[in-house]
Amino acid sequence: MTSVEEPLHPGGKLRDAARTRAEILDVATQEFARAGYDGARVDEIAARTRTTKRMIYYYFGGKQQLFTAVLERAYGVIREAEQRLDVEHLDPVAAIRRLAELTLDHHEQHPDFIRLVSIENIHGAEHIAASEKLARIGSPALDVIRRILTAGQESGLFTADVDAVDLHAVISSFCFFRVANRHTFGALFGRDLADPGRREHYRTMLGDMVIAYLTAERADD
Amino acid sequence: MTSVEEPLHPGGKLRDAARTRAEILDVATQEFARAGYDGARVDEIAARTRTTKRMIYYYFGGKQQLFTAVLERAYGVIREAEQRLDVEHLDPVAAIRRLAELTLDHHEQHPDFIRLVSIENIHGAEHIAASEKLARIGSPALDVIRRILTAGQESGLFTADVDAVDLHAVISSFCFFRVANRHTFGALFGRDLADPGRREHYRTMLGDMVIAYLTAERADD
DNA sequence: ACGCTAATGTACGAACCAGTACGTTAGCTA
DNA sequence: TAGCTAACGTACTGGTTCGTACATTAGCGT
Repeated sequence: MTSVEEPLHPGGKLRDAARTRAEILDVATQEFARAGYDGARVDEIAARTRTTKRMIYYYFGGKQQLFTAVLERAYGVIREAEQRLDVEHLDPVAAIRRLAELTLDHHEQHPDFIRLVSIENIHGAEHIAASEKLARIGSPALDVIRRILTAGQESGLFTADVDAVDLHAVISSFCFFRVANRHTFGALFGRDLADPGRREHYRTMLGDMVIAYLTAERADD
Repeated sequence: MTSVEEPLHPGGKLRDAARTRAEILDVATQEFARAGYDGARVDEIAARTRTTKRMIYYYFGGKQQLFTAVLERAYGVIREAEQRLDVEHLDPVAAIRRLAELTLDHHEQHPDFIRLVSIENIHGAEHIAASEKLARIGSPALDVIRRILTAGQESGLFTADVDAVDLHAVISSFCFFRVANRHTFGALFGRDLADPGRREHYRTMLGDMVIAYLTAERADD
């Protein structure tokens, strides 16, 4: 992410802590996403940087902390995007549909983030647990969902008494699966879920489903 | 899976190719699921077996082929379970709901399989691609969905014109996410999606959602 | 302009780990 | 029961990989 090829020495500076640090994070993100935590090579990260391995240890301390830093930044990017969500001016139905669509688009555009989350889960979320930063940050998207849901339920538009966290899980799960399991699903069922040509199809499908669920007539009560 | 502690020498035999092979697969499944492909240690697998590392290479050829064999068996178990699906005697609505519930239960009961699939996706499904066995096997669940869907659509019960593969993806995605992302989701949102105590809740929720989608009144056409 | 420190580079070590060379034996078969 | 082969064990190696000791310099502050 944000891996813009900067001029070699912005401002004529040969040494720039911030730039070096950021460059390491960029390359490390790609390498960890490419090969997993244990598959990633610190030497490889260093080689693809304009600095050396020494600097990775200088700035981050070790491979574990580097991965934690990568996760922190990746989650930061997502949270930032979520804060730019602007759907609450819409009616609840349109707002939820829009949110689902934006989530789908966002996941498709950030496959590295999806991979990092998969990897972190393989390791029991131990890096998240080790990070004060990540333990603290909430989820703006969750707040948005909470407000839309309340509005929809109070107005009687939404009949389902879902909870915001669960709805978030439902929307995320499909968007996540589509990108995370793209390869096995494609190999086994011959359909590339994450093909951009199918994006519109799945945007509609996910929106339809979530709305159908939220607005369905209740069988009882 | 099926890691029953057999007597040391069934039938008094000291050497038993089938048993040794199966034991290696059992332990390898756990080890790969525990640590990922690169994190898994061949020595560790050997140590937790009643045989030695030499045998792993004797029977499987190498780490890559061992992982492929582990995947093949894991998918085999799933397919076998899918073949035991018996829901087509139900009406389409009940059949789909049942299928969703069984998928949810099954995923919860096989976290190792979920982890293996996550790991295989990190590696671009290269082991599936390398396996003739896996390239050949279809999905009984998909056939079941196809038939139920056709019945439901022809009878007019199902209004959505979903395709079986997409519906399978939708159902799988939630069941998969619930187990695969249990740790990060739990750490970030404080809710353990895969807690058995919440199983009933999510069974109902998933069923409600899929049925709501399939039976919703169409806005147009 | 001078010195001090943050920033950087080089070269190396020690542990680890996949894979193998070589030797041995159980147990089926004739 | 003899012998043959599939099954098994030990001990080792060569390369890899995380991490660091040591040496160096850019560039800011005064």
